[in-house]
Amino acid sequence: MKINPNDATTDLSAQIATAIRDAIVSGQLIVDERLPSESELSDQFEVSRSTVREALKRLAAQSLIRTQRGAFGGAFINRISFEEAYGQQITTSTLLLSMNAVSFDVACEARFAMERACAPFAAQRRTADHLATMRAEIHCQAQPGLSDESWCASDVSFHRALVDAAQNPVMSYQLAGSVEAMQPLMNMITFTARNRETIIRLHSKIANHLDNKEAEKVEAVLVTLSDYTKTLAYDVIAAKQKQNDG
Amino acid sequence: MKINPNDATTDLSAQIATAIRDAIVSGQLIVDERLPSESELSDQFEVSRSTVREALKRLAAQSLIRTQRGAFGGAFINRISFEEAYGQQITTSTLLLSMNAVSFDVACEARFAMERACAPFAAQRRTADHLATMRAEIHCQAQPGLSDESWCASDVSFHRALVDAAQNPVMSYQLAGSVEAMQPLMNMITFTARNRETIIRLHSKIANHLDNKEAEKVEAVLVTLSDYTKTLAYDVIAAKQKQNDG
DNA sequence: GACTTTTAAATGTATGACAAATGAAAATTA
DNA sequence: TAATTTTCATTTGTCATACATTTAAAAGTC
Repeated sequence: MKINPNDATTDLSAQIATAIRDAIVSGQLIVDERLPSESELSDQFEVSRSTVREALKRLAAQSLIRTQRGAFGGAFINRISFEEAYGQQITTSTLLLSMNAVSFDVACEARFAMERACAPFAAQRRTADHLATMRAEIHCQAQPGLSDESWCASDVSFHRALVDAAQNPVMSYQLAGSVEAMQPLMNMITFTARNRETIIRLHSKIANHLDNKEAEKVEAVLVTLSDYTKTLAYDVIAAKQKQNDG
Repeated sequence: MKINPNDATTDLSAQIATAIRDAIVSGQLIVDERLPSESELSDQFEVSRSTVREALKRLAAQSLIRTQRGAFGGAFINRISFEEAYGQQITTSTLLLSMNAVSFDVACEARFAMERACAPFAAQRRTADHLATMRAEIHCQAQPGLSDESWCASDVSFHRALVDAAQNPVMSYQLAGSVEAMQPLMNMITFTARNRETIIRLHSKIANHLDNKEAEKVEAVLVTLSDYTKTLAYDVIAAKQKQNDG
């Protein structure tokens, strides 16, 4: 692991973080291995302890290391779990959508397309637990007087259950961003009682088809749901436009 | 933005980073807005400048802020681009796969399922550029004496072109991890000349079907390719097993 | 007016000190 | 001896201060 102290264009702490990150990704440093102490690292890289610390904090922010205080403590290579990765994925996806003015259509298209890709596996592997979760959420969604926020949260839970039913952690991870990051966008849409009824009907169909292991029918409903969601968004945006003009 | 200095369980720098991150995600801090200087922040949070700096480095590691030196410099909220996010996505995905002993089948299934989800849009929106890229990669793959590494790199480029042809940046982002993180796993498989021929034939079919905007046929080939890849992996693993036993 | 120099402000780095946590080892006790 | 307590060295977390470096605005110069 080497850095270039003469490279004035990059911070030393960034260079050190990159060097260690590369060592982790390439497998030179393995899970639960202990890095040298901050003092030792500052000797090795010939920088101050502050600089080393800033580098380590960068790595900690990416869940690449964890630190422990006390004797025999130090920085350890962290086994990054799917659970941990979800959070980062959701944060990044949320910001990508909000900061890059991604249109509702584009986000919606991506979400339902990838969810549809889960359908065949979900139909094949769903357990009673998955179905129970989905039906519980449908029941929750049918409650009158449910706030828009709670409705959306339940909607997210329903779709997460669908994705999780595919029992492929890689797909669950990839989709975590798509599904959860959409929530703020979905909140834009005010769900009238009428809209909710329609969506609940579609959710019920999905649960039933999944119960019967009919993948194609699940996919078909997802397409309908996608189209309907886009229509809703279109109407809301049009109404706002009209309001602005008038 | 507040922190709890009495919470002994969490580092102050982590608390501060979280406070600022939440402000960014919730939209209280907007793109290109300048954070207070490190001195001002250390006054506000009543911590030392070092602690503030460690918090800022955490945020910088997630591309949430960028810093600029000099007068009128400082830390600015960064507009995180899809490009930037790709890199993080690939790093995280790679580590998720390697550290969690994700089986080849699971990774492969996720990759091709999501790629298949792109097919309808790719067939509809592919440009001459996309087709040209794909055909160039096919030509590259047909070169005799191509190293396994180069072959895999070309394979990744081909599939990235397919995903990009869908012209949905959200899907491209989500899939970046799946496709690129698979490369080390794919490298496990030694591609004989015979194998390459088969894959090139399938790649050519994909390009042709995409040219003709025949989405269903593209999907069918992807399924074939997925199955074939899994078979190859299975054989390689079986051969290694046999080698170990004998 | 165009160019150069100065200057103030900000981040980057270094050093030293102390606090707090922690687990091993040593000392103590039953 | 076995269990418990205390000591202690190590390591991270935090703070304070100093100086280097960068940068763009402001002042000065031709």
